[in-house]
Amino acid sequence: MSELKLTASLEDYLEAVYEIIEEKQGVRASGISQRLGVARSSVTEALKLLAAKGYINYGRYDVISLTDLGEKKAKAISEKHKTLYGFLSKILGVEDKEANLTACKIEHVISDEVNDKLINFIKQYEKERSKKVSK
Amino acid sequence: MSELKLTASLEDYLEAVYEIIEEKQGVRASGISQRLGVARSSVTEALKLLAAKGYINYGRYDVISLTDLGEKKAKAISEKHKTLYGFLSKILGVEDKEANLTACKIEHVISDEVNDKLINFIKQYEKERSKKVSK
DNA sequence: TAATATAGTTAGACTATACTAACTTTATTA
DNA sequence: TAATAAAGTTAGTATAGTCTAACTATATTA
Repeated sequence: MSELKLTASLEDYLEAVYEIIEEKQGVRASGISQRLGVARSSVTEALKLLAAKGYINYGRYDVISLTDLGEKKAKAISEKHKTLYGFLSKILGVEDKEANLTACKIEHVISDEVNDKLINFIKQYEKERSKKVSK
Repeated sequence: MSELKLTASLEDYLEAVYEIIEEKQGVRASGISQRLGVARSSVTEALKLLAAKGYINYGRYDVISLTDLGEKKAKAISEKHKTLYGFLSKILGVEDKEANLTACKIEHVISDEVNDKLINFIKQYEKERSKKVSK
């Protein structure tokens, strides 16, 4: 089963699978390839690994779907991305594209706990901010 | 000269060189090895690369020192680490050890610009915070 | 339905990083 | 100063990730 933990790279593939499923009906290797800007063969490799680790259902030339584990994990990564993007763009004022690129990298290196603390901080900060503006 | 840009891994080695020089008189491969928890042979490889890219002065069995470029770069990384650590621990309330580990990873993926914006945000935030407390 | 286009896979090469084991150089000390 | 210990290096192996080129399967359409 080749170790369950995911590398940053595999997390990117998993996230792409999740997001494309959200946007369209299903996922295809070519879509992942385009979204991530990598060769189709790299996608095949990544899908094999994700399947071996239990994150997706997948076999040669077959349909790709998320397992429960995969869905949970992908949601968690996607959440982190949103939190980070929001903080970077809305609070720090980082330009859109860079905020996105930066969030894409940080999302793989923060724990769930740090993400939760950041979410709470943002909520708190925006509450106080709105009070101040309206007074 | 093998490309000037540094990977996250090489940035870690460079940072270690810089910090050890700050703390003691000089650096030795063994000290870097201990600090980063990697084999001595890995340090040798990394030092060769850092020298080839112009960040350190170094030759076989010789003393290690930072070039101007290396010093500048190391300081920049170290700065980012401090900013991130401060934000994570003081503002988000992340526990010491995790704040440090997380900062160690994020420091390689944020631009100077994002770092500057974060520094300004922290200053601003702490100013307002102190006003509120003292009123 | 046969020809062709598209999608997907495999094989082989390459880069980066790190490891262990063996070897060399430098430093210490008996 | 010769023997030994410590530090540093090299060689060879392994893993992860990516690529290109060639091949196979599936889908489209004339």
